[in-house]
Amino acid sequence: MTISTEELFMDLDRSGPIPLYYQIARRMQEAIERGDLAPGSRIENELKLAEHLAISRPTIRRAIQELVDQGLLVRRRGVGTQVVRGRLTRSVELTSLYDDLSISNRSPTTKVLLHEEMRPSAEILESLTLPADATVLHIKRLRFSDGVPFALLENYLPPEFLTLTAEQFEKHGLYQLMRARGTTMRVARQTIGARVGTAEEAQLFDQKPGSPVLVMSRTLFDQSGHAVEFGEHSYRPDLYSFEVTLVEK
Amino acid sequence: MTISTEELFMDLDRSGPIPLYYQIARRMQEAIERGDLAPGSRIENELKLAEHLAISRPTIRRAIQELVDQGLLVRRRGVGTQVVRGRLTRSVELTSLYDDLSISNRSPTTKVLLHEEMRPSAEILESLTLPADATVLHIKRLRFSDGVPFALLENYLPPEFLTLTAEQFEKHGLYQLMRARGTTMRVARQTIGARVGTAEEAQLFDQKPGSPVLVMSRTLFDQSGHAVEFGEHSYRPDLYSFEVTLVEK
DNA sequence: GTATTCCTAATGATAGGACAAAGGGACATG
DNA sequence: CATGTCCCTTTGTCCTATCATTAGGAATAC
Repeated sequence: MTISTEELFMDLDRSGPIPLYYQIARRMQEAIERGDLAPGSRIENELKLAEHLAISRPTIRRAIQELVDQGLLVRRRGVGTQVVRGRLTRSVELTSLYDDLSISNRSPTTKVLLHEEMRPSAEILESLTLPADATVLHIKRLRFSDGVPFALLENYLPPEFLTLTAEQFEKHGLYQLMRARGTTMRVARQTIGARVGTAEEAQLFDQKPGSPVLVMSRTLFDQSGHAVEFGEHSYRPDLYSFEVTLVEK
Repeated sequence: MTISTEELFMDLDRSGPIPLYYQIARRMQEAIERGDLAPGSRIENELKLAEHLAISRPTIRRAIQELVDQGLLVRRRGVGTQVVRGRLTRSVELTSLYDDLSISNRSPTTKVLLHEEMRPSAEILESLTLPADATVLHIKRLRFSDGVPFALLENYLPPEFLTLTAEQFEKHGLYQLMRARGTTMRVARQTIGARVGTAEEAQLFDQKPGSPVLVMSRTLFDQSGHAVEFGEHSYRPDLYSFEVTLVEK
């Protein structure tokens, strides 16, 4: 029943900057994804795990909690902790589309269709919590995967990003540029829906007029709670979809 | 700068079954939603909060973490914890559509279009991790909000739910029925996309043929990691959308 | 035999302490 | 005046410890 975990968790780096609970969580995650921890199998109980790894129970609990939050493990009081049975899917995280594609070796490219300063609408002002006389950067980009256009990205950025150039947006993802300027993203609120594509979208996506598009609008907040992006994106639905993992608390 | 928190957190129930951290988290959430904790304001530091509430730091930390996970607060080491600036939106949680609508007083009704035992396709068998000779319950429901049809719900349930009747599905949501039978939902994996609606969908949703639909497919797992539902849902996109809150770890 | 009660094993909640790391401002120094 | 250094504040990590609650099986009573 209980699988051997001894070898898997040796060589924890206790001096480096990476937290112990994080090191353990990553190793368990890899073990599950490799199949070393079979779906449905129970993992050792928390006290024994703590003893074997020579760490405290709160630390191993925190590591386990990470994987529970990812939907890889399920805990039951009085019983134990089990690996969820079922295929693995990577869930939506706070990474950009560009990062996602780069990771899966899809060679994303970007064409900037519009790059202007503007006085935004009241709705966008409110989303970004800016004063009424503020100027924002308005950009519109077409994103390609292996040369095929599949996403139209329209974004509004607060004044501190006015200096970003069209050339930079051709070469880098928005989040890369934000990170490079010291902005740390923390929270994003997204709404996902669908509608009939506009004439522009149909033409750009090489689809018939009246074809559906998947749409997502997002407000992104940085580490101090300020809104740093408002975006309205549309996707060719046969080439893109969202994955979400939900965990009951 | 720092707001008064004293009055807000009196009368904690230390003997009842509701955890302290949860009571505190709820009160802070209500305070934020009421506006008593203004967007952008810093809350008291953890040590002082713990002292004022006469609880330990781990407990107040856990309460704060709840709200960070909900995207209501942001923490920064060396600085403090702040309320996120920006409108509030309720995020997707592991509740059913029926529950969502009930809560918002929308009087959902359901019409069962199909209710049959069947031998599922290989894809569904794999999603539910069932043996090849298993029989499942296949249901197809049309969901109305205030009399307007807006969602077509097709579900496949493992053998233990074969006894659920069409009448039950007319009166109750799927998750209500599952809960009543002792099943506790824990993890759901969803894919959200869009496509052209089928002829059936166009007719049921009272839309023109070729209109777009928002689609969601979901596999749901219970507390022991078993798959207990596979569903493919489609929604009238002008009447329904998904909200997601993402938090950087 | 069946139902109830009890026990055990496991996770859940809470406490309290110690030290580390990072942000930001004050201060000193070039 | 600009730049670097130190220090204080605050959250991050990790520890030990204790009791509560639950699930499930074992033992018991009827």
